[in-house]
Amino acid sequence: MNDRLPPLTALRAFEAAARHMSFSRAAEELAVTPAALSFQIKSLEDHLGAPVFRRMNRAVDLTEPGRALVPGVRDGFAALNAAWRAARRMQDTRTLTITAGPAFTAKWLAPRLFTFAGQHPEIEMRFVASLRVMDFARDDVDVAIRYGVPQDDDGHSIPLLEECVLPVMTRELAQRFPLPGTLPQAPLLHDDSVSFLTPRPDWAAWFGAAGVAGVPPTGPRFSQADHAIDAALSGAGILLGRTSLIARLLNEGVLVAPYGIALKLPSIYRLVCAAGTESRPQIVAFREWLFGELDREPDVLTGHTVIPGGGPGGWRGKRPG
Amino acid sequence: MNDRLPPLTALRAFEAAARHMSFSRAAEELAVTPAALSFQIKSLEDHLGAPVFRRMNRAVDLTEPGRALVPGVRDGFAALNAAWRAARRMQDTRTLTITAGPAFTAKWLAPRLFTFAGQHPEIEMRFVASLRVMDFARDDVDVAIRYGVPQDDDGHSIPLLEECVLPVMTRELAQRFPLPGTLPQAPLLHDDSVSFLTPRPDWAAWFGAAGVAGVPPTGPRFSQADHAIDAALSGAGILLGRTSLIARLLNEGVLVAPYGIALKLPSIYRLVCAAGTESRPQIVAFREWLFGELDREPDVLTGHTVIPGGGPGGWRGKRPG
DNA sequence: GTATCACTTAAGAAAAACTGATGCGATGAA
DNA sequence: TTCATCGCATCAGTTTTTCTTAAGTGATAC
Repeated sequence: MNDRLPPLTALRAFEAAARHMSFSRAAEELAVTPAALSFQIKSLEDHLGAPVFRRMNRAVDLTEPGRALVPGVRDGFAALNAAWRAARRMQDTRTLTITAGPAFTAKWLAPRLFTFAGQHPEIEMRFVASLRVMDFARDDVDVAIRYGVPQDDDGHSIPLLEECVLPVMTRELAQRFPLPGTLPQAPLLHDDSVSFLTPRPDWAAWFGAAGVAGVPPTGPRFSQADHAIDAALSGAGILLGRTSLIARLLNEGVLVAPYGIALKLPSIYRLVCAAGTESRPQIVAFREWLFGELDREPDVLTGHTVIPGGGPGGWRGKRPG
Repeated sequence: MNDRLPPLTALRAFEAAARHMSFSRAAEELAVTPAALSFQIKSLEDHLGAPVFRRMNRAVDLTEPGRALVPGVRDGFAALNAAWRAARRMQDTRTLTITAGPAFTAKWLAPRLFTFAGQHPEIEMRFVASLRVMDFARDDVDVAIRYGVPQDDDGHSIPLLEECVLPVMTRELAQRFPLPGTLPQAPLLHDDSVSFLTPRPDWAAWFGAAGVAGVPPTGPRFSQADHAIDAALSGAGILLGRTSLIARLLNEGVLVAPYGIALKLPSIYRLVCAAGTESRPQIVAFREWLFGELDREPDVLTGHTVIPGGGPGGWRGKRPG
């Protein structure tokens, strides 16, 4: 059996016709006359040896071979289109599409953006706030900031910063609850955004590491870290906050971390871009700006006890003697 | 930016050239002259606005846009090719490609095949013995026999038969070990092919369900069930065998199952085919033949106590009083 | 019963893809 | 060094494909 592909224009015509379920609309999309499209479908059917459409009076319907053809052809052209867009994007040095988690976008990127815009007015930035794993070839994204254990990447990956959690709060709350031992009576905020990690960096883990007795009381739970931080900023309670997201707020003094004990999380932030795109000008600019911002930010953990955890046993703090 | 695809012949030429890293070999593959291929690549580069190949003296090398283009274009044409082959296969009513696990192929399908060949001499069968999950659109397979919990299928799925395990052996061994209580002294064969199930249907589970005391001794372990069955057939030991694979041997009396206690596994065998292919003649023929064979086979578990297990607690048998 | 809609068909025109000859620069053997 | 060879580029002419225009079919809607 001759399994070489039929004329590719015929396949493309079929893809459009199957998507619209109409020859004329497909012809319109491809900017040809309906006659041309009809001819293309005919050509495809000649090559296949069977009809792919059943011609009804006012409509068309896929035959079984047609139905067998649709998914693969759709995927195939989707892949070609994505590859082409990716190659075109390589030409474009003026826009930069960044994806990061919603919390990192809101609490880290957004407040610092104006410095990047000032340094690189020629670069137009776009943001895709999503935790979904990105496929650079498919999702029209140039760089991704991702949190996790380094794993198989199809692209180029650079470690950015580590993550710790520690209790943070407004100054007012810090005065009411000056010592870790008073926390069981305090309003606690729960950030569930890192609850997928094992062991969970939650209040129970911190209490255990800090040697505070008593079961942590329940309190408001937030699925997204930026919302939990907003709650903490409003004075709603004490948050076991992620240092990456609150470093700026701590350095500005809007929030304080009075207890001096932090838990280090096992994963790190990384900057990822597609292989071969490391030297595109806007990616270079973004990478260097990122490192500059990270270097500029004073370390909020100076003077804190950082408990490296994340092993199977969780965090083990020194119990107060 | 105009992101419409370039001429598809140019993309195909690029795919071949990138695969061979040579224009002339790509031209040979596509059965055109090198001049034509050179022109196609040039056309692609005009559309993209940048070179995709760097012309070296005796060789070509991909540029960065070229590298960005390669994976998607390769995947795209692979998908189109697979779809086309699948559509062509729909035309073919004379061959039937079946995939099943190695053990099912060897111990269930192979011994029964001649009846199918007798009933349908016009159908040529091909076998792909693999446990890998199949993609009908990609793997040139018509039907799959799979063992597992019913899950998301892109195709059409029909339950075939359930699976139990029970101790089987040659007649000679059955005389030496007539009672379950004598098993701890017997040579035991271990079939690891179902050890991925939870709870594991192993000797420990069966001993527990049958109320036999004593830790099961170690013995030969087989990663594939058919090899374990071959060992049992040779009298090498007593096997906790899968009923689907040994029903024929039990009914023929080559093996015996003297103890009357079987564990039912949680998953079932299913017959799967791609959606829309259910009525292809060779698939109908195979399906009906399968059900006929299953109906013809006498139930080997008549008179046995079948312990439905597979819950979180495993199997719980009645302990002898 | 006529208008309309969606696809088909046919013939000529336009566009594309291809061929074969020729050219170029680098490699590698003599 | 010299020269043959290899792999790609280029060009003009030709073949093939693809498209358009225009006329046609049959079923549905009004």
